[in-house]
Amino acid sequence: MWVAGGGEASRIFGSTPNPAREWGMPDPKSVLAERLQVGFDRLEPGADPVLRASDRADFQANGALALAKRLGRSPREVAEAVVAQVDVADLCDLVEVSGPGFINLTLSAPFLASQLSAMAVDGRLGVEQAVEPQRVVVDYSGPNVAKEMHVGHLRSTVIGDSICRILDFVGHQVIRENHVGDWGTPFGMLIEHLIDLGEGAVEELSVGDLDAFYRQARESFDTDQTFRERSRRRVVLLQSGDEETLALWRILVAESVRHYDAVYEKLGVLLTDDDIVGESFYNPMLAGVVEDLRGTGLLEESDGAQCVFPPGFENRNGEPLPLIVQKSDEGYGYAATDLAAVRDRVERLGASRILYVVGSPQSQHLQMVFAVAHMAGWLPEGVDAVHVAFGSVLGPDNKMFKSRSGESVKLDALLDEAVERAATAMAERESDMQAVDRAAAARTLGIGAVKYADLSTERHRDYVFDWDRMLAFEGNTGPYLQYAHARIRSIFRRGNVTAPDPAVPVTLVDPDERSLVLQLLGFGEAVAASLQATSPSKLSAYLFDLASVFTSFYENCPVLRAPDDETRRSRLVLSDLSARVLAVGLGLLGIGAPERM
RNA sequence: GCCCCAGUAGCUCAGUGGAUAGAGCACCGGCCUCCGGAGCCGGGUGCGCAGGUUCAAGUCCUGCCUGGGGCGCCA
Repeated sequence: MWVAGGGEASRIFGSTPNPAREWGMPDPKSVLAERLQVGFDRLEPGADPVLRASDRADFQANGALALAKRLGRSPREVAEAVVAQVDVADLCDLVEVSGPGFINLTLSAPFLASQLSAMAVDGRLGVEQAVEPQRVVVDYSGPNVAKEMHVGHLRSTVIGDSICRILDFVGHQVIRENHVGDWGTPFGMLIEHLIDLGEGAVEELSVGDLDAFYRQARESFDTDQTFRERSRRRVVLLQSGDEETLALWRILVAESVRHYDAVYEKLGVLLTDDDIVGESFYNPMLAGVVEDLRGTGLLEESDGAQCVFPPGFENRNGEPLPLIVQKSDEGYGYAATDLAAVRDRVERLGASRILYVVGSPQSQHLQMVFAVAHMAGWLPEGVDAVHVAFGSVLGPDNKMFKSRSGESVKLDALLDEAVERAATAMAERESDMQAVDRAAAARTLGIGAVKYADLSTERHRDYVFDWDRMLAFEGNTGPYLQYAHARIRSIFRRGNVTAPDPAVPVTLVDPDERSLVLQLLGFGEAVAASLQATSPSKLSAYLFDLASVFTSFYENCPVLRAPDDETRRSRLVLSDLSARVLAVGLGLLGIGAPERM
């Protein structure tokens, strides 16, 4: 299959007229918006056409209603005036003022066909590059050393991964940061426990039961006073950079990282060791954070702790709420680390945007960190710090998802179960696939199902984890989209045809062909909307719609047995493009699209 | 007590201030000798409550109700 960037496309297809050049980007909505803007500008410069998808036509412009009020004219009159000023004869079959003053626009088949060709020829499938690429730091996943990743890490990891992929695709420079919990008071107890276990402990750790190790350390800490005292001293040694202690600490970190890597690989996310910028990284900067805050006069002592009181935050008694940067025992809290991280990301990394893909419970903490960073001048105007918050994963009982024994569900085991269940579901139907291919497809399906269930729900909401629903082959699920993709691919395989030259003109006669084209052309807008809202669920919804629209098309418009060659080629182009959009779109969600399943 | 998030169909969820609020699942009824039936077409109920802003409110504002979460030295 031919794939290339837009530049190469115009070189290769330079001999044929390139419609994209004539009308700008493939997305018909932006072309229309540009034209309408001219008409609105005549009546009031800068007036918003308020162009929306419509159920009465392809698009409707609602801007006349708002404008009428300001101009003191009737809405219909304004709409008529706009229509009179606008030339869309080359784009639309029908432009009519309707109801109180809506402008309904129905696109012409030649325009749609032409835009579709431009999209099909474009390696980016009509998705626009960012006009001003930004350097974006994305903080996500954030597991803890010496603890296994559990279902609580799922959303951050999966949503963050998708956001990174979308940002990158649109042309931003993405810096992934995995803010792992690799520092702090628990390490005294963990290191002492490691010492107690002796040499064999490393063996035991590498077997993978990190949680048991943590639990044992915790138990000693809670029940053994000597151990507790040793742990306290060990923390001091760690903080002061004692080499022997650091060596033990590194063992814990290394084993934990091996564990993350295994989970990330299973999950199929972009994170690697290179993306780990743990809390320990900021340790050397913490004293400077406190000093500089003191220098700006923001620091206040309260109950022995060094605090900043950002305005607008109160505790339960209506008193100012502190962000504690240095505790009364002179240790640094996570607020200090978070402030150091903001500073580092702005000053060293040159971020113009920092996304925190972190659960909503930390909302207030992050707002306070942002506020203090602003006050200290570490978060200057022009740099956005955004909390990309998400809700919790709930179990079938609508409460926090826990295993039967009440523990958090281990991510590794959960992913294995997903693959097993996918394999079982696949086994229930016939397949001529080889066992190895089936196993690979089961992995893609199972993991994709888990990720899609997470990504397709609006991220602020809690969502209910339900195996049967997420693995269903019907409805808004990962497997359904993967199936839609595989079925399209099978057209080419069974028909023994290759995808036609994307420049082959399409003919739009059947309403289902038209609907499909309109849907395909909305891909760029869907990606943009997803990015705008930092919400992969928008893209998920688009892909589900696409799969549904394609299914209707496929039902009513024979492809391989089309009535004539021209129609056949045209429908092959539509099918191929649909599959490409599904594959690329799923790819942006971090989900694979198997050729067959 | 204060703050944040959520509340839309029986269930799970969409819904960028615009016309008659949509999908999927489940349920019922049709269709198709079907290029992968994991299909297509049809069938009906709903914006937590009460005010307000607006030409127009599921969407914005205020109050209340319900659920979840957070609220000084854990991260």
